[in-house]
Amino acid sequence: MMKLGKLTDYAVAVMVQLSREGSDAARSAHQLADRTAIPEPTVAKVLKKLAREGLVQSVRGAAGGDKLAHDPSKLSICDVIEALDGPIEIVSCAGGVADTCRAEQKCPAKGKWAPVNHAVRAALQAVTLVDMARTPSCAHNVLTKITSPQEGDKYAGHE
Amino acid sequence: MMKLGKLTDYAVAVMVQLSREGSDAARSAHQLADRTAIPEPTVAKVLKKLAREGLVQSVRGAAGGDKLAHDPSKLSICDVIEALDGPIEIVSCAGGVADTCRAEQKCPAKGKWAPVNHAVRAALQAVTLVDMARTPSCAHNVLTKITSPQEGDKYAGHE
DNA sequence: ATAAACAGGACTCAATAGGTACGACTTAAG
DNA sequence: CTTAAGTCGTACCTATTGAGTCCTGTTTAT
Repeated sequence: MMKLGKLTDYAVAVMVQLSREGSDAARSAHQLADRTAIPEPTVAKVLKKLAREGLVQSVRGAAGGDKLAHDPSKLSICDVIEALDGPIEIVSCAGGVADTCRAEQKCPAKGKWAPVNHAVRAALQAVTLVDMARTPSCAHNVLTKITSPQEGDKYAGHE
Repeated sequence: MMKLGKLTDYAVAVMVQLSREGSDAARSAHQLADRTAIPEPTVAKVLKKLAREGLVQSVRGAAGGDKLAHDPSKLSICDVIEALDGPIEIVSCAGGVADTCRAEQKCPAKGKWAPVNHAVRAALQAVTLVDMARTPSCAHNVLTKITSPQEGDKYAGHE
């Protein structure tokens, strides 16, 4: 179903929220949950994973919380996604290393997925957190940014 | 985790195999299972779905089977993927219509996913079945085709 | 008439994601 | 120095989804 998990979606939302609030002070999970309308325990869980991957910096103790560890303009949503879901692999065989696929020997698509996988990653890496943090009306900016001209006519007829 | 199901992977493999064998005669599920090393019942299941979606044409009765319904050069892997998994939506909110997301009102990423989703689809639609059917050594052709130049420097530093 | 092959459905099993609760630690305030 | 508030970290449980199999019915060539 080509879908990333809800937790990953939440993670992006939290990161975007942190980008908006500024990274000077640490924000508590409670506060972020209130701002994003995501269940608080879930926010906490997401923050833990983000902290372990080094995307946010956690401050313990009273008045603690989490803040961005890096410049949001240098963080792509791909980074966030991979922090939670692991490396992006649209099929198991895309990595090319460990083909657990039982059909590996005769697979007609053998070795063909890697470039496709690469292209998907590229699309995700072209979007930064600040892109996502912009006001909704500016969404078309992102569209023109990540859509290559040569493919314009290709998907036009399909939807 | 951003991965498409095994059945979808199998479907692409079967379609690629059909592309190679030529669409003149119908191939049985048994035959295709043998050629691709995919379990026969699974191949049959995949073919049913593909037939219902109009991607393959089934011929009933003895000496029957399935054959491609369209020109493989006009079929993208996106078509195959969407036939099995439904429309590509990397997040539930991407469609924009029915936001079942409980955080919809305050979601910081509200409305930002659609263009990303679009870009991913574009990447998948740029690859046809004949691209996948080529010999492995020609894989780089696909790479240069679906990777837009302007993003080259962006993901270079990330991996 | 018989055998081969698809159509359609229901069913079981397994894996994974989602969500929750509890314990340990750190810091600020009194 | 003591107390208390608030957080991180770990572990566990539940629900959902997908993978895979099987069965019965229908169609068609031999």
